[in-house]
Amino acid sequence: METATRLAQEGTLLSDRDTGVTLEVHDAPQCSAVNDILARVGDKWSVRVVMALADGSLRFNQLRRGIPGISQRMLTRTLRGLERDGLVSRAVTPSVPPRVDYALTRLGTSLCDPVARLGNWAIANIGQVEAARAAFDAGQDQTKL
Amino acid sequence: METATRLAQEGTLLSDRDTGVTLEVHDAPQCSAVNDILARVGDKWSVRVVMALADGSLRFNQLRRGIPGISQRMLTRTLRGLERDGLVSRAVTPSVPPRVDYALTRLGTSLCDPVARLGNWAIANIGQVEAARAAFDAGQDQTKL
DNA sequence: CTGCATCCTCATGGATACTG
DNA sequence: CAGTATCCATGAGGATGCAG
Repeated sequence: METATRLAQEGTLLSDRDTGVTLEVHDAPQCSAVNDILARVGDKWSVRVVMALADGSLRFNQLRRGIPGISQRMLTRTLRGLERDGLVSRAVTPSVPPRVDYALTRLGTSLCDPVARLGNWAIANIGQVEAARAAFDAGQDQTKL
Repeated sequence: METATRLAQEGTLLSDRDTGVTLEVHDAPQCSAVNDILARVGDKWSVRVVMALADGSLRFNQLRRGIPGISQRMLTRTLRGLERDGLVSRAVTPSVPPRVDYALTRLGTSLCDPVARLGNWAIANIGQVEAARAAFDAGQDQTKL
């Protein structure tokens, strides 16, 4: 009933009553696109792999050694995913032993920029985030004291 | 431990025979920072919540209606996480019924920029990604007919 | 060297019911 | 209205073994 009168300041936002219809500021297709990319980039290893390949193509085990902690399975799966999305190319040299080179595609390279910006933000603000976490956790504990 | 791993890995690379590829290793603290932020931003709902709050503060159920598909549980959990990380502030008005307003903090607002850039990349390139996926999947299905 | 298959564990997240 | 608690399905991800 009282609803969001203060939200009217945004203008483009709702002026709802109890209709339940609220902000549609974000287009649905855009949201799913962002979510889609985020699902790829947000998993545990994709960004590491992309960043490792930013300096040039690498072979499977070079990549593996270059990304401490990744398992063989996960490296394979991550590379497949990136390849499927057109971000990484895979070049097989049918020799013995076989040689497979991975490299960023043009699309993959173009992804590096926004990801790097996010990375820079992370590096610049991780301190504040960790401080906030510590403060929050301390505040939670105080309820018990 | 990671340092030892890095040194061992670099040594291995140097003794690698025909690669001459210099693997530029990224600093461990930076990597974990990026990974850390990515874990927060990369989950299913955090970005949506942040983007919904980018236009101004919202109450719980406004947020809920503004983010189609999110469950009450997930909205609560996501907001707690964002609050803990200092990205979102929570203001309780002890009335009947209770009123809780969520808003981006300064830190949260600053995150909007890099995230928006990533979002723009997603919107601009989702077509290429989906095309690559279709092509990849088509190639996988081809069992020599 | 590259990479698939299998097994197993655990975190994520959805549905539902209940509380203040 | 805002939030918690519980149950449950799914899948991410690690360890290991095998194959081309």
